[in-house]
Amino acid sequence: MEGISKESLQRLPTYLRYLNELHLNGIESVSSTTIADRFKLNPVTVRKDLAFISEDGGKPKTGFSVADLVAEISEFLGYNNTQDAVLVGVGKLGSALLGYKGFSNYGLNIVASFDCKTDIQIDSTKREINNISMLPDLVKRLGVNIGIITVPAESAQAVCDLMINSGIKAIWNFSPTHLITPDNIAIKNEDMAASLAVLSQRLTAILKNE
Amino acid sequence: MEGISKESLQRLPTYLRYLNELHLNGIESVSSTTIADRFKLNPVTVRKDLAFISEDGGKPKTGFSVADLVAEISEFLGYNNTQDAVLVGVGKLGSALLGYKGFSNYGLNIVASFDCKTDIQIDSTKREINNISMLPDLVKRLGVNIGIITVPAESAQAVCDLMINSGIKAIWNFSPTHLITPDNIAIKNEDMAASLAVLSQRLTAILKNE
DNA sequence: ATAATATCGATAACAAAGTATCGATATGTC
DNA sequence: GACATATCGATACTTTGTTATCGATATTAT
Repeated sequence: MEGISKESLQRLPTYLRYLNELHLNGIESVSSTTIADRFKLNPVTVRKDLAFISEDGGKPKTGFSVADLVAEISEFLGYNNTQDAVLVGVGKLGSALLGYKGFSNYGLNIVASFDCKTDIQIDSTKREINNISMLPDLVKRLGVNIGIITVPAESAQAVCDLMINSGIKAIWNFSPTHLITPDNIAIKNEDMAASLAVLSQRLTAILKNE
Repeated sequence: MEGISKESLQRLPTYLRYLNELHLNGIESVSSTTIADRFKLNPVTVRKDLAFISEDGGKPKTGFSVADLVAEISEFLGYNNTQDAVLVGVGKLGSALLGYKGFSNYGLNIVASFDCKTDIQIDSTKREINNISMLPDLVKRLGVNIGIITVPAESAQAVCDLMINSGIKAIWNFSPTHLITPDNIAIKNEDMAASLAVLSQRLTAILKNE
């Protein structure tokens, strides 16, 4: 069987949130049509997505078992075995990510944070901030695979290189740069400018039509 | 001519950043191959992207004029005529976005911020935070088109509805929910869970190969 | 001048993702 | 029990995006 498509993969967490809601409300089954309506998708798209991760599939007339889907998507996305991560750059955005409780639901656990200035105070969570020089040792010692970069653009590539040299295998980059990485490293550039470009183009189209 | 593809559109800001660098370094022309190498793309992809926005196109042997491309991409992305936006939810993430200087480069100007608790203090920037009840009037008065949502998931849909009723036409949603919006509203859900799903799937693939 | 080469744009082939169609099958109604 | 219906999965088709190919053209070197 082929791997799941990138697009499908990105829809799964969305489905899961919705299915969890249904589950909480005691709803036991759901059809692809219902899910599709919720997210303005084509029912066939939803069925194909679910076909990848669902063991038993859906039943005619009734649809899919909500409980089964919740279990299967969670498992598929790896939400059951948590991955450790380190974060570098405890500015505003970094603090925001550190303070975000939701990551635990997504199987992500930020075990340590780093900065070059170590005198920063995180008000609420009061986690310790380590000096960046401590990163390689800690990453090696704990076998951390994921690095989150929330430093300014100027220092992002240097941090990235340091992470890779320390054994990090996946990098989630929130700085406004496209990092250069070897092929055996997973990288996700979270590009605000790209998102904004899509949004404002749609806005322009809408304004033109009115 | 057809509109630009979503994928191309998202690559343009990346190109622009790179081209600005080249420009600063006094480099006057660049080939599609060079750009492609920088971002691990196919040169043909780059040429097609640039064909959409470039008036004169590139010259054989030398490539494209850096200065021309910078001007044309900036113009195409609307970076020259700034759009006003309002932000609702001045928690950590909201403050981070409010404090981010880079948006001005992307033609985005956050003119006001709102929260239900109005006693929050933003340390550095010291902008005023308005009560959410002031939003409709301000949006109508200034004719603001863009709304940024950085509230918790529970209140996101309510904020969204309020924005739309006030005349907002484009919504940039950072809360972990997929908002329901009518078709004449531009919406961009910034879904961390989806990004993370892509990253960790690639990580898994890499770990498997080693 | 001539030749070699890097690059372009255009066209065509290919790949990936989304959508439509259709027969099969549970469920509920008459 | 027969019939209508919502839904499924499979297959085929369409659209969108990427990659390969190729002739044309500036630039540089001989």
